[in-house]
Amino acid sequence: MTKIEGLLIGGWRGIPAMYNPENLSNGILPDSSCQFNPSSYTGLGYPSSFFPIPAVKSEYCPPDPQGGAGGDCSSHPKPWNPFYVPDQTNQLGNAGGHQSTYLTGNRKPLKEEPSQDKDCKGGSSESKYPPNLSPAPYYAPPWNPTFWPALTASGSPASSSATPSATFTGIGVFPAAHVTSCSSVTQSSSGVSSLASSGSSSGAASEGGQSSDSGEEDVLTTEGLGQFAKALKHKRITLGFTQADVGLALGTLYGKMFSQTTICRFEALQLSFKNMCKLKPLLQRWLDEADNCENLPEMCNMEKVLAQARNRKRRTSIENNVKGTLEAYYMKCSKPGATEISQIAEDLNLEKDVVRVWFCNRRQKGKRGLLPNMEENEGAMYNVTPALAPSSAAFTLPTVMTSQAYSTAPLTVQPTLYMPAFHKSELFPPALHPGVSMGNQGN
DNA sequence: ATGCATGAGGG
DNA sequence: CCTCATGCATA
Repeated sequence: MTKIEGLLIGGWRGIPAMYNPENLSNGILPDSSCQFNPSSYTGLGYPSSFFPIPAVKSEYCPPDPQGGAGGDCSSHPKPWNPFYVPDQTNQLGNAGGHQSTYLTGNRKPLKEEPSQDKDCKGGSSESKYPPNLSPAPYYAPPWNPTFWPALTASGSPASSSATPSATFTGIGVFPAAHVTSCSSVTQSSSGVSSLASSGSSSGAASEGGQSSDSGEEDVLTTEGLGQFAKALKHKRITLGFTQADVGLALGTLYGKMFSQTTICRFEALQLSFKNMCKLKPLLQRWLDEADNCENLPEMCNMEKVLAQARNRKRRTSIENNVKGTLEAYYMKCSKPGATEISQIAEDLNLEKDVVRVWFCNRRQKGKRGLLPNMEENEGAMYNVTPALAPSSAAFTLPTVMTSQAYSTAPLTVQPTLYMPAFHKSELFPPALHPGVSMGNQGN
């Protein structure tokens, strides 16, 4: 009985009125305390194992996941913040259940087409990436998180109300739309592609080419963005705002709000270059505002926006060992076809869709430079035991022990290391180590 | 800070 | 179905 309740409340489908659309404020960060305790991981063998997967053992020692990251939350500067709006959240906890995926599959038709195999199939797991990657000349390879170059907060060009559009040099975003009014910021994710114009073709992303690089951060280069990100973070923290606050403020300023997640990723440079460029002007504006009128508490106080109380599927939490297995599959083929996905799903007792999404996200993550890419040298990094490498079967996993690949598997190589090599398009070069020093706001 | 999910846009 | 931008929920 209770279960049912739980499902209704926390579930993703039956939350009629219960679901408080204001959960938006949810992003305001409940407290983001740093109680991240990795030691709670417990991977247990999953039921059936279709493949000869020696069930990754789950007893690897709790590494220090991202240690630094969570760790440095020690200092919580919040308290003194004068503008801070305590208005936060009232999230009704999600009901009980967790862990296992919900069931029901009527979310999507999920057509069962045997579709042709895409990249990997048969034995050749060629995971060549689509030629989609335009030889984008921009962004320099090494993403050096150097300390901030002072950057007198507010890179704004003198005019506090400068139109952000003036900020970039070659971006197609906000063509002439400028931003006088809030709400026309619609993202035209397409036009942005041209932002490479100022492209710093290789190494030192620098001068845009034409009007020369007057400023030192007018140009949207990785460097410039990196500095900007730091400046932003600094300012934000100084003023005592959380990432969520900033996201809300953007909503007030532009009518387009962002979540804490996005702001966080921006600061951590974990967005694609294109995306970073798109968001920069908005945040620039915020910086300016913050500089001028030091009290923009109202901005953050912004009323919740009608949340699209659409039912969201409850987040599936994949056990670590299963994750490891998926990772292993990924190593063999980053782009499994429908059939493969089905099989993997069956084997792991996961929903086909969950598996599909996992792969999508995995690919996306891989592109962010967070992981050693594997586009062509699959698995290499993961130290797959050389002894077993069937590769004959479409998906026979080696004894990869990637249980939780991102932490501290018994591997020699830490997949979390950033490779200097990030090739193609608009992705960011290896960002900072996730757990390096990204104190949320506690920093 | 990050894992899983959604949805728009493109084939 | 994929990529990509984004966000809820969670560790």
